[in-house]
Amino acid sequence: MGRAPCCDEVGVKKGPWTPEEDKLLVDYIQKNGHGSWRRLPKLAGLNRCGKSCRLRWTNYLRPDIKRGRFTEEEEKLIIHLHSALGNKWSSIATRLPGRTDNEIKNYWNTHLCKRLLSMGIDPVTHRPRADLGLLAAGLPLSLLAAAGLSNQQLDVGSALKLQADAAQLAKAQLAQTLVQLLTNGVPTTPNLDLMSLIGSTSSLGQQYYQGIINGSLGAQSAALAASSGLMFPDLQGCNIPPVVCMDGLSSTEVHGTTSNLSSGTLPDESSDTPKLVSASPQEKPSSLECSTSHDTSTNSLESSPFDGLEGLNLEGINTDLGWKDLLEQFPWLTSP
DNA sequence: AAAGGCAGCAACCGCAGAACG
DNA sequence: ACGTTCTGCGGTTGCTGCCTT
Repeated sequence: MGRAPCCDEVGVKKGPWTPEEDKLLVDYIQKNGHGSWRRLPKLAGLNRCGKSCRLRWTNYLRPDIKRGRFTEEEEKLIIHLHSALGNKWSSIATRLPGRTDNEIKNYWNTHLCKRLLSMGIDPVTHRPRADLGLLAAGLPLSLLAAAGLSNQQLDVGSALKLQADAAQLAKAQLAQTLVQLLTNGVPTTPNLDLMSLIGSTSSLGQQYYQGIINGSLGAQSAALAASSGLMFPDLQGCNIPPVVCMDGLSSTEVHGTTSNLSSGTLPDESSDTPKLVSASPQEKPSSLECSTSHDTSTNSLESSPFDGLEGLNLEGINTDLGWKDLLEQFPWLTSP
């Protein structure tokens, strides 16, 4: 059971690798293969532990490693995969040829995680952040102002803005949750998230919800979005990616939910990406500047809360199993 | 020009499970 | 069946270079 003692060895070099060490390692592996990592350093003439050699090879020296910046497609794929797999960096890496788990992990922690946070998305759950969406949306202004959120002092104006943002985020979360119901199938137990969410959203959000229930998604959602000033995505014709089915399996258990999607394909990059519900529409955050250019291909990350819409065609749902049917079949969805 | 702060990333650490004797 | 070794993985650290003051 015990730990490998290789890194406890005294006298082995640590720290950055020199070009000479790299050459020794590459030459040896190209001639002999790595074989036992434990024995490799001695055989290759390196004063390193085997673990260090393996890491250097797999993360840097391997000939099939793709170097350079992550492409937009890779970024989207990482976000999708992370939403389905969590911090399973090695699993994610197997779906990004030439990228290592370490590289993806670093990129996530240094870039993508911050970007999602700046967009008001929880990088763990990939949903609008609950601290804003569920707490602030339901709290009276006076409380928000008096308490300050996250140890920040808020004046009433800030609290007002925060509450407005929170309501929007909550509505976005509601829409996403509804989409997830369609994507993942209906759970056999009441969806507490959804119920609390419905309770926390404004009447407009509930109207939107009812609109979804009562009729076609596109027209009514657009009307509500227009009336609310929100950019709710037009769900019609959107494709929801098989987030939980990236491994090509159907009905894969992920995060406690089950997907019945059979498609194992990745999101169609050419399909229209739904627009994001901005956390603060009135002031375009500077943190998003990198993705607000006129290049429409760069808006994908802005759309992350609804990136999940890219892979599933909802048209059939409107005709075969509509929201009405869904809600009639599962009344707890609407009753508190 | 120098100092301090910050971001990015290579490398290390330690755990867990597989493989092996 | 059991103990030891090896490998893989995720989390974390710390070095380096760039940017700001």
